[in-house]
Amino acid sequence: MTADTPRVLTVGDDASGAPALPSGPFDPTTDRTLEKSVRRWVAERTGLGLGYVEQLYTFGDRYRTPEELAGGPRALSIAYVALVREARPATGAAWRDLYAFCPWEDRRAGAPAVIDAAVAPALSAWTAAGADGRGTARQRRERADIAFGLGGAAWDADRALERCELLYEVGAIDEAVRDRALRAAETERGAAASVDAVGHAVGPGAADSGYAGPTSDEAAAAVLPGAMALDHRRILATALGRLRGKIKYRPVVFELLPPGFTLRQLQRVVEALTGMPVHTGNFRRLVAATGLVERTGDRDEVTGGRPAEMYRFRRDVLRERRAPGVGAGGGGRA
Amino acid sequence: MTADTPRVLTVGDDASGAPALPSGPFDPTTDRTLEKSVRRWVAERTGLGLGYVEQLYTFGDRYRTPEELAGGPRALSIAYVALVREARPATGAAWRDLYAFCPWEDRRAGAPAVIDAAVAPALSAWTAAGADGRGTARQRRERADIAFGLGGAAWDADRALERCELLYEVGAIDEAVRDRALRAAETERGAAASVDAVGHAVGPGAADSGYAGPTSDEAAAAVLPGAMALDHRRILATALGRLRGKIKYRPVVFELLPPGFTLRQLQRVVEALTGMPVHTGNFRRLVAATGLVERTGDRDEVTGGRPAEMYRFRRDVLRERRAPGVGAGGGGRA
DNA sequence: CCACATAGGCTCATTGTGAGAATAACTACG
DNA sequence: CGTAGTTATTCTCACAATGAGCCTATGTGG
Repeated sequence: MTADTPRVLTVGDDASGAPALPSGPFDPTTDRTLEKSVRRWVAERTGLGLGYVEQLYTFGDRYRTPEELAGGPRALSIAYVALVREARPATGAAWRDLYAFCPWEDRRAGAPAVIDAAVAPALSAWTAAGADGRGTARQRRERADIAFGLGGAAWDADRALERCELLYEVGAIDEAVRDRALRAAETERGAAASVDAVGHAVGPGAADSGYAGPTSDEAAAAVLPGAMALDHRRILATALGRLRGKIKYRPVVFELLPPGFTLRQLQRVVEALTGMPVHTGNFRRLVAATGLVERTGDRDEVTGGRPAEMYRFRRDVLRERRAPGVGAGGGGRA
Repeated sequence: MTADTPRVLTVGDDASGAPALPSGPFDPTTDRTLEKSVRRWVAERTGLGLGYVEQLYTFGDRYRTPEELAGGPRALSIAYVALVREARPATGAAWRDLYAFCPWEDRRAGAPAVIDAAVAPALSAWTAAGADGRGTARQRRERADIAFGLGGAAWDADRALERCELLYEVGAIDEAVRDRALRAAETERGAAASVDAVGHAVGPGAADSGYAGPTSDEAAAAVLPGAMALDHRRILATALGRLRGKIKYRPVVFELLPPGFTLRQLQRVVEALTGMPVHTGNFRRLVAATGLVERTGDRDEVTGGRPAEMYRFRRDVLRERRAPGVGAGGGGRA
């Protein structure tokens, strides 16, 4: 977290020039648990000591890597999310604005321009392309509306993965185009026998609905940039959705704040993660009610107005009652 | 789900005589996604068609299997939870009462006897054994109270994994004893160099607190039976906790009910899964408010009293608004 | 002293939740 | 037929939680 922008640690661009999430092979001989392995690996490569670490998901779809497409081995990635305080990473790694990879997720100032400019048109085109007289168009419309809070539906911040997958399927983000090209090239070379899907796969919920990957006949008008290497944007979306859910019932935000902070800072971090504006008054009431923080007695060095009280996180709360989070109080025009 | 008892599919006892969860090797050549692989595998072995399937967790601690303890390879298990309607499994597999493996989780009729008879004493002994003048005893007491809702703390049904891990650490469940013996035997034979923990490992939240596994100097008075093969009881606890959390915000219970059901049946399933009694009036109000179900017009074949209205799950809800679950309304004497 | 900016509180209507009780529709038995 | 027993279904009521708007406090810079 830097000021108001959530950041994600990325490592040097891969062959195609896209940033990647830090990752590496798992060596079973070095660590007792997978989590310890993650901590050690990140510490060695980037010099960062991780605070909160949580297993995210294990990705194992076919053709996640170009190597496999060319006949190489299947890649399984056991992904973890971790939260760290701002720090300078080692060379080769860099903090990048999280929302640069998914601008549609940031609604702190209301629905972003990218929705009207690119997302909604792409979804509409896709919906229209599904007109087959058997209700496909209606189903597509419903799915798009729910995912993106269009047509009267409410925006659900936690559905970040669903949105990412939908945009991929629709062909509105650039890895859809990239993977289509890769797939075509490989098929031409006659390498893989049954290349039925590249990169992303059917998500939970879509179950057995026969996801087919992006198809060229439904090309979107404008394709959004921001692809990461392989399926890393999808992994990022998974992490974002998971954190947004977690923030509501576990005090994880504090991992992103310095030991002393103002309530305004806390609110900013919550807003940055959830991507939603928060009603200040209600937020303060909520935080006070949970007992998650206590005054330090210090005051913020002024930045224009009345000085703010400084607070610290009460670690005891982790042991007390069922530790609540600080996610509610969602107001705003979404 | 059979009548009021939640069941789990187990396969033939392993060498030590303990039941195991269905599992098998992952063959990367057969399926496009891990989930499809799970579905196919279960269908082939047990003849069951899975409904709801969700990736649970990837277990990768050292020494999860006796083979590794004897110098064999590290085992990684990518676990999935699935919900199916009652059905006869193929030979070799059997449905067993879920709560036979964790009786302390079933509080439908209030706190079960096993709490006072075995769990609480074991926790007290462990707490007392931590008296070192540096607050260890107090920390243990707090941890035990939170996990098991003792000493005025509220019972949190979702913390099933936390409880299972604590009981293992405390040495109150039999795989703790089993693993201790295994470990001792191996160490004696001088096989493994640094056998620091067998079976379970530190869970999320305990982070780097230096979990050390069960130690013989803190042997519990009574050891609870019900171990599954390897760390499968732990995996089961993970699944239970996950489902209990999910039930609150996704309509997953319906996977366990026949197409037509009464509200009482629905309530029973929810109670069975959450392990908590539910206030009937409030439950009905909640279910009605969510619009998850609709009347079929039929009535239940009577079983003693007034006939009940039959309902069906409204699948459209999955596409409408943010589909809520049916988990609230927890009343009862817990 | 004023305008401006940010922090911190207060109020109020509405909704949701927990708990208890009342009523309805049936069966079984005398 | 009447009454007890059993299960289903609905209502009420107090109280807590939530969403939204407004007001006050305390600083800065002219």
